[in-house]
Amino acid sequence: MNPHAQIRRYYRALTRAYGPQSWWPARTRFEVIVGAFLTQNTAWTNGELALRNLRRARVLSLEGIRRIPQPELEQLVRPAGYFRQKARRLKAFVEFLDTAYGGSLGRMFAQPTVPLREQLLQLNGVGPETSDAILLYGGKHAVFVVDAYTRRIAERHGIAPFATQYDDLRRLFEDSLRVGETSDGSSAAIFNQAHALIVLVGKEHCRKQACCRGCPLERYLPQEAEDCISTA
DNA sequence: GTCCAGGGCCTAC
DNA sequence: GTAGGCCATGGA
Repeated sequence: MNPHAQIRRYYRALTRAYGPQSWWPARTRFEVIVGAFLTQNTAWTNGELALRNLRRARVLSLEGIRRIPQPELEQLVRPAGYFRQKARRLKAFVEFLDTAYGGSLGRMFAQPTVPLREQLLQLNGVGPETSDAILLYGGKHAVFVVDAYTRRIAERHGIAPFATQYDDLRRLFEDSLRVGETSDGSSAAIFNQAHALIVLVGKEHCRKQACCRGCPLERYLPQEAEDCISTA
């Protein structure tokens, strides 16, 4: 099946089954950004422990990260793993925001998507997934986030070949799910929903040992089961 | 004790 | 351009 059509069918089926997700579990745009750094290659629960530490210490804000000494920041984010790197990256992001946008997330997110994405990718510790999570979930920019679950599901269900480049996978999902020509926010809402569903299904059914047989994608689209690749 | 998790950087070839 | 080592914690 045409991968674009396959993605759209999975999207419709999962949305029918699970409803709207209205996602990224964070209270503010800045929390989204901090969360994007803290959860890098780390179990989400560990990232949450670190976020809780920051909140409890009342430094889960732009001003908070700006003023806290790095060694103290390191201790607070320790549960998230790679704590020295992550503390340094949070400091570097705030410094970037202050320098380039006068400390204003509003001003930063008001930039056009493509140049802003390029700018974020220049920052230490911001690779494609982190930049796209910041853009989509923090700034409602119409960018699809390709994470480990997205890749795993795309590969195992025959949507894309193994080892497809990040940006190729991203464009595949964007082109499949985009609505209209302009980025008026409606595409962003769909990308948000689609990625949230992928994580929902991925967490439950697409871990290392799990095969996609019996996973919701196949349960709700039984005719697709023939194409299911049952090995990781 | 071992394996793994919603990356990214750096170096070598 | 890509393969491999490195960064680190907490839960299963």
